[in-house]
Amino acid sequence: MLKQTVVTRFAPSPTGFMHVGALRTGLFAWLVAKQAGGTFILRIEDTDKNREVEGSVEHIIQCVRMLGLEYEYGPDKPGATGPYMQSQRLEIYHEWAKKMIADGRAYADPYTPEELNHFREEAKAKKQPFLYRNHRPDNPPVWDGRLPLRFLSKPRDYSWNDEVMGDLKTGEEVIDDIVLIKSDGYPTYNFAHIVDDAEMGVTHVIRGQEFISSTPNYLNIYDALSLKYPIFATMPHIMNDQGNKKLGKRDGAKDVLGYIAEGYLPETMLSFIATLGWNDGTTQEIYERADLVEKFSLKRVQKSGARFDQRRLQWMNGHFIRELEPKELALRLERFLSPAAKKAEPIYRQAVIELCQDRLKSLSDINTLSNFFFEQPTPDTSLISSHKQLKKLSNAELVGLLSATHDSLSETEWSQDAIQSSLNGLLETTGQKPVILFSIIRIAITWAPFSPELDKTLVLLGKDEALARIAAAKSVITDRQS
RNA sequence: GGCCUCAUCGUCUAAUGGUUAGGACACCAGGUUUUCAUCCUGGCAAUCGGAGUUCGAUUCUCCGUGAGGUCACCA
Repeated sequence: MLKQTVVTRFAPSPTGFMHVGALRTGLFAWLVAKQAGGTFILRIEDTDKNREVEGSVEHIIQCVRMLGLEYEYGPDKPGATGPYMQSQRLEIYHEWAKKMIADGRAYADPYTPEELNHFREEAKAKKQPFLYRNHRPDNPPVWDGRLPLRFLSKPRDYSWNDEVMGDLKTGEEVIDDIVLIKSDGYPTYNFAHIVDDAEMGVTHVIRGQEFISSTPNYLNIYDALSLKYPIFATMPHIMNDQGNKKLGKRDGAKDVLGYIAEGYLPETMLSFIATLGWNDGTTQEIYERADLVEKFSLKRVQKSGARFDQRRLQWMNGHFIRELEPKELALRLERFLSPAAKKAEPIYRQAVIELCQDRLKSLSDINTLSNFFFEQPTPDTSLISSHKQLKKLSNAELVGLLSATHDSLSETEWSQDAIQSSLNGLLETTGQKPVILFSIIRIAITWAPFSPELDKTLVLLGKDEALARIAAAKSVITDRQS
């Protein structure tokens, strides 16, 4: 007996939005394939023309590549079991459908949508679930491709194993005559994915929780086609912040590209998404891709849904940013820099970037953190009036502190050590607490809510510029209304 | 309403038929003689409820409760 190769697939539909939960399913499918040395397929499930959004396929591919989930076969990577766009496989589905008709396991649905709706309303009124098979037509017409084609189910109970959920079972009451081919000629997901998985040799079907209740119907179809069941793995949903429903666009959820555009690193997204509902049983919190391939296991995927926690994402992003080599950081930051920063001397710019590295939670933070290095800051005296220590001081006192600072720094050699001791000397001559003296200097220099260390900032900014800013700040404060 | 699934700190989670129920994020306090951040130390904080099995249950069973999913010519 040959050892069966693992084949997994990620099968999103091109509806324009790559949800993190969907992508996580893709990631896990990729991991299962990679750790077994198997094959990973990207298959586009575009059987619903109405919901299709232009450009989605490219978007999906970008998202998948962004996380480094390379696939062996996909819409742009032809293979023997392709094509990998369902809309290009219509003849295949029709062949299978004809075989099912010949076997007496599929029939044309003669009802109008109105009639169907009526049945559905009836069931609802009786507070019963709707089952089409209660209305099976006695003599269905010959299927000419213009009517929906339905599966002739053989209701029975099922129990099956799910790699994540464990043993599952249902009674025969959930089995129904589901639609195989729609009246527009396209197959339903329900039919297409079974055909494709069989043709493509998919061994592990990894998908979201919403499919768990239709799985017995799929099992009934596998049986009708005498197909071997694949291994099932059902992923719990990722919930919104309140934890009360599936995460969606309305909760401010962005697709992965959106997060990356905001300055989250791909490696952050990978590690974050992977640990949303999975861990390896150790106290490890951060995973690189290679770690995941080595340590991932479907068996350790959580059964319950996890909430998407932005704060944890931020923390993790800060962690990955701090791990970046300075040169690499500069490269990643390029897209986010202001025009002024881009025009600056490369060596100066690099020094500023390195000074800011520890403080970045997101790449896009670079501007608020460093703009004052590249252009004149706009004075914002609310930084003083909202400062819990500084707001107690009068304008005269603040100006006095800045004057003393100006005097002392003008006579200081411009090195970090000299500036440091000059500043320390000021503590004694002014008799002020460090938090007051250094906060007002910092604000005068940067006019920013936060900024890198004061001594290093001064060194980098240069003596003339630093003194000029202190002088300018004095007149701003003099004019300020308390 | 039927059916299915799930349930440990606020959040993500670990653990076992016997532990002071562990870690991380967040939060709070202190330190690194300046902000913010990093880093370090400490703190707060959880087994949904009720029965049963057991010497012992967070863990096993049952019943509740709560939450999610599903009952489409959507996936």
